[in-house]
Amino acid sequence: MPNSKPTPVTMDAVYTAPGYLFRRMQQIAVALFIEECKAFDLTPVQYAALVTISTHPGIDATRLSAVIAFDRSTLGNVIERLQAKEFIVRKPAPEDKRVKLLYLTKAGAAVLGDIMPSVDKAQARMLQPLRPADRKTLLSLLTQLVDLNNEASRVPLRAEDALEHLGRSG
Amino acid sequence: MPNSKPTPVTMDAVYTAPGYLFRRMQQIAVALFIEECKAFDLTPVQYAALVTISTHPGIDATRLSAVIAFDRSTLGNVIERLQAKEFIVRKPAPEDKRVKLLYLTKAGAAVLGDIMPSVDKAQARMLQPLRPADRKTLLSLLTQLVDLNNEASRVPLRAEDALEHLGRSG
DNA sequence: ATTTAATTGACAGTATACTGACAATATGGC
DNA sequence: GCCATATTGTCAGTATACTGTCAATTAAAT
Repeated sequence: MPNSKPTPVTMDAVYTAPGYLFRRMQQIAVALFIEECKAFDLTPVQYAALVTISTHPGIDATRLSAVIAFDRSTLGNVIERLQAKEFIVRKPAPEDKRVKLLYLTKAGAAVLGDIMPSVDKAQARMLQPLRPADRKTLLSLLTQLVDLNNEASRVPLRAEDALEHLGRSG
Repeated sequence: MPNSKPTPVTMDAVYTAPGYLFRRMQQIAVALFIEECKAFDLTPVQYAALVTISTHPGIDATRLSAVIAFDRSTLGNVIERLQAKEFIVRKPAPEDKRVKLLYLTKAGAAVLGDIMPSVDKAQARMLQPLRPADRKTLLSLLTQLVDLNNEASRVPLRAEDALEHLGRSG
């Protein structure tokens, strides 16, 4: 029986869509980060870049982009700002004239050490409203989902291991 | 015993942070939306605005911003683009010279009807990798978390009900 | 009624994101 | 060694986001 009434559009078409909910949570996450870390002149993206340069001294922009799964074009501007704040320096690679290698400055290492507790506080705050067991569940499912959808994003995450053996010859 | 070795910074400071995971999922969600809906000239934000104008004909920009929890400044540009594509029209409010009321055009209503299946497909795809029970759990926790953190975002969601009795006198 | 408050849409400035292109450089096949 | 190809950083163009400000207008206080 083709009882095909046209489905009326309701706000559920927005409110129950996972994409909408992920957008909202991302905005909430940024707001909490900025609030907790306002004493330090760092955005969430700049923080992630700084951590990665700290753990991978001498990384180049393209590899950095792969390790945190951020767009290469965007990262150019992020790097510029970190450099302007004198948290990092760029040195030309001796063996490849195209590449510029990234290193933390003393100020960059210092701000990274100082900001950590505030970052942790912000990350804790955004899950705080849930019961501890639910926090664990959500974090686990979210981690799985990001991993399983890795190839769906324009810039899939390529862990450090996957990059190492690429080296100069990948 | 103050065995205070300085904690070494690892990439876990990024990879396990919920804020980082929400950012990744948001980017994946947008990528899937754009891929599924590339036949229609609409972004996720424009889609949400269009749905809301459809269910609230004659809404103004400020209320629209509250109903979908998007920034009012940003929404100005979104509305301009929807208007340029002739999916909506703006009419001055008779009783308040500041306000411009928003309405769908025929083309806007048509594109909204046509795009729905593709939007649904994109929303389904981003949870697809999880088992059905886990999808339900994640969606439930995510919905709760967004709701419980509502006030933490700069533009908290104010549902239609909360706006109605504001009317001209809130 | 007049001063004061708040609201609305707009704008400028900064920071992500993504697309597509580009010159300089490096690598591979031959 | 030469040529096709790939990589790197950069840039222009578009689209969210947020901060702060502003003029026009409306509402509230008294």
